[in-house]
Amino acid sequence: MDTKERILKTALELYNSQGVNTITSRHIAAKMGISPGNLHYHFKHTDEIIKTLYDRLSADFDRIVASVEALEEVDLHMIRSSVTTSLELGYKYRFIFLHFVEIGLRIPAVKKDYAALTQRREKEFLSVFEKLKANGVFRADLPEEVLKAFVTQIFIVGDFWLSNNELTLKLKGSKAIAHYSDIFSSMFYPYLTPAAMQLAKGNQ
Amino acid sequence: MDTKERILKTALELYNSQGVNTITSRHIAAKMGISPGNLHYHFKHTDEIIKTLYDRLSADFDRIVASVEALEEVDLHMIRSSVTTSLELGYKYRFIFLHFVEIGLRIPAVKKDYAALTQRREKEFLSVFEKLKANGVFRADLPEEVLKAFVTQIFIVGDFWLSNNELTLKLKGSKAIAHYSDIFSSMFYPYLTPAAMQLAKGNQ
DNA sequence: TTAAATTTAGAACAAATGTACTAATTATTT
DNA sequence: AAATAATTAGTACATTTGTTCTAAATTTAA
Repeated sequence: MDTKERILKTALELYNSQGVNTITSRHIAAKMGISPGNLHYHFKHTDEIIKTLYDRLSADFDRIVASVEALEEVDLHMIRSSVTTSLELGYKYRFIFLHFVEIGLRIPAVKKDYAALTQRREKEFLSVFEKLKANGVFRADLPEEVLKAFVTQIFIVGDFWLSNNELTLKLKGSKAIAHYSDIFSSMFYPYLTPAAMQLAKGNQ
Repeated sequence: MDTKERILKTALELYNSQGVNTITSRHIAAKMGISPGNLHYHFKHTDEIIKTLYDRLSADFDRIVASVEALEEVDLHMIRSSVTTSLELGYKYRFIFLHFVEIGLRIPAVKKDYAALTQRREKEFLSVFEKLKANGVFRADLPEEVLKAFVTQIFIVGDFWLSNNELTLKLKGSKAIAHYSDIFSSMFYPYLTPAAMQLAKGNQ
């Protein structure tokens, strides 16, 4: 593995475990056993490290969403499994979510990118919900406004479940993912038709 | 107003507008036109300023929750109005929510306090939900687990709607509060009985 | 094998930060 | 009015941080 890749790996580890504000370029270099000069040869500015990691997270998420969108039929199983995959990815890059606002302030490109992404995602989610309605999975008696609000809820919980965990339960790894997967699944429950509710109960 | 109070007021302003990481004790002193030495006479450590502001927020929230708990009958109106009051309070101290994880890391007392508070609040919310069930406002066919998950959702959205706003819409003041009040109200919608849903539609 | 390019170490710099210290000023008490 | 206490300004210090610079070492190309 080349130095650049090792820097990214070490930075991710340190940011995840100690936070983005306490870790400096010197810490990363020290942990790797290289000089600060060397680190700054590969990344002129420390923020470039963070930006690169954010871009990778973003690209990985795109792949997950694309795989759901490609499906003809969307059912609860698919949703549950892609929720878990998303949470796993989030956990891998958890420092970004734990310090989202700070990073957004520090690196405007991240904020811009995320704001644009949100708008795209909202449409994608609403169209998935329409499919679920058509398949008799989602209730048909909910106003458009309520579904839109549900999308925002999903975004907020999706972006900040890690912060909530950090401030309360402090679950680690797969335990955190399992717990918040359950919460995500429960979020959908009241939106289901009675038939879909029965199905969901069985699979829990 | 004495100097200590002016420090808190100025700090709140600066933290809210520029973030907790960019603002230092020197900035606060400069904005007030006092010396750094004077500021540190009143607050030996900068973190004491943040802790004091957090304590005030926490106390104000306690009063809101207590006023809801004191009610014999809880209905949707009351919920909506205390949601709005809560959001207004959150907006006033928004820097805390925008930097919750950082502040929790920097000031362990805040984290401890918040973790304990969450546990108390969970019980309080669940008992309010029971009242709503008894009054025919909430559906009775939802599993206990789903209601517990709903409480967590409310906490996450309640703590991070400001972060979501910062990263996406960037609404200011009453516009932000109005928008996220609607989202909060919509969150409750799928949990309502058909009768309560009718009522809610009318009042929107 | 020699020349050129890349990578690395280590020192150095300027700016910023939290906070301590000293002395002066102002307010309060006796 | 004198003495004491509280408040304030201003300076100073040690530490940290991002980054730059220089020179050495290593790798690659000719």
